[in-house]
Order: sequence, then C-alpha cells, then structure tokens
Amino acid sequence: MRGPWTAEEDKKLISFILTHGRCCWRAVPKLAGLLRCGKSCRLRWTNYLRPDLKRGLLSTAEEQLVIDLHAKLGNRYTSLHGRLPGRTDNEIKNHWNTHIKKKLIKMGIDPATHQPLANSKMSTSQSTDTTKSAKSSDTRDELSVKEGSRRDMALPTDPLEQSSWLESGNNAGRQDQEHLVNWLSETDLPMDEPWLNFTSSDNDVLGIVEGPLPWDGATDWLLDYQDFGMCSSNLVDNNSTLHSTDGSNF
DNA sequence: AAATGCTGCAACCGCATGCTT
DNA sequence: AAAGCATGCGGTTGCAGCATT
Repeated sequence: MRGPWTAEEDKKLISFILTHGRCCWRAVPKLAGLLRCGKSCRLRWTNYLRPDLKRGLLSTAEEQLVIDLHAKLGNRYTSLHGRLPGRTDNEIKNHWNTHIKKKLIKMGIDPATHQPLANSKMSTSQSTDTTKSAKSSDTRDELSVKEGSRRDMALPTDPLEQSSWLESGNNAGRQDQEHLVNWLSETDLPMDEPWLNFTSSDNDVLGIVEGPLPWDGATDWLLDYQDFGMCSSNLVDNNSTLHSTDGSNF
C-alpha cells in the first residue's frame, strides 16, 4: 500500500508502538495489522507521529542554527536534527530546500559553500537549482510578508501555543491530529509499561535528544503529553490515572 | 467562477552502513 | 571473509491547498 497515511493507520501504528515500543520495524506492519512496509512505518513514526516532535515553522533562532550547522556539517541533516530537539531530519531538509536555500541565494550567499556568490555564479546557481523552488518568482521569496498570509504560516504569537502540537494544526494534518488526540484520550494506553519509568538524561533536560527515540527517556514522554495537547485540553482531567515517571499523578 | 501556477510537506526511492551468522 | 538482513540517510517526487490571472 502506498500514498498518504490514514488516521486509522496512524492509530494502529501509535497503538502498537505505545504497547510494544520501537522494535524490529520490519515486523511492525505485520504485527500492527498495517499494509505498509516497515520502512514506511518507521518514516511515518519518525517524521510525523513521534509525539516529541515540535510542529510549525522553525523559529528564527532555529533557522540560524541550521544555517550555522549546515556551514560546518553540510547536508548531514541527521546531524543537524540532533541539535534541534523536536525537529526531524526530514523537516530540516525540507525547510532547508524550500526556505533557507532561497533566502541565502537572495542574500548573495551560496547555500552549498556559504560563501558570497559572484554575480555570474549567482545566476548559474539559480539556474541549476533543480528544485521546484527554482521555478518561483522573486516576489514569492518575500517570505515574511507573503507567506504570512498562508494557512501554514499563521503561527500563534504565544510561544507556548507555538510549541504545542495541536497548534500545528494549521498544517494540513490538523484534522487527523485532532482525531488522534481524541482517540488517545479515549483509549486505554499502556501507561504502566516499564519503558515509561526510565530516568531522563542530561540531554533530555536540555531538550536535546540523541540516540534512539522516544522511549528511552522519561522526559520525552513528559513532552509527549504536552505535545499531544494534553496539558491544554481536558485530557488530563479525563485520564486521572495518568502518572508521571516518579509515580505522582499529573 | 474557473483555470493555471506555485508552494510546502509528506512520502517514496535507492544507496550506504552496520550487524549477525 | 562474505553474504544476508535491518535500518538509516539524503535526494527526489507527488499532491493538496492557496494565490494569482
């Protein structure tokens, strides 16, 4: 099976991973009853369903960090995303290709080398950019002004809201996400699973998560609830049995 | 109102890498 | 040592939604 994931498939995958943790991806689709390959399941989980993800646009600070790190590391998006907690390599890659690249070119900086572009080289670079963004007109590069009107750019001004997973609902998958949140609120999830009781690492405290995710850190799980919008919804009230990793109730 | 163009992102693909036997 | 398998990574594509004509 190919194409976009349905809410039903998402449910199955989330339910399976919450129950069993991340294990052999190849076995996941079969065990979870999904008509997908393991690779697809891994990507879906890593890039979209993983609850510790931030949603929405990269902040200016994050964007600058990406640029700085890209100058040092090149197109090693996985290395970049390791330094941007809650961001996926795919997300950073997309943002690089669709936003930052254009900005740098417009500023006269070669995105590949981070060196100033000679005029002749600028035109060459732009003409050889095979991404679809190369087709765009200059006026569309006025990102801060024009894209602010787009549906996915209307970020809330409140930082707390921005960081909430649900607020990312100005993305295309909002309905699916809300559906999932509703489903999670109604579903008896295995909250007493042993992997929930892992202690957090320093990296977790810093919000920098490296290595296998997300079930190897209790902080991740705490973040999960925030990101699922549980703190801002009545989910916690409806799930009084939810407990933190030190055993206290939320 | 309809057609067309453009954008951003989710998902896919092929290759690379690491591990096990 | 090498073959097979599982997973990760970076590049690319397809498409929904919005803007423009």
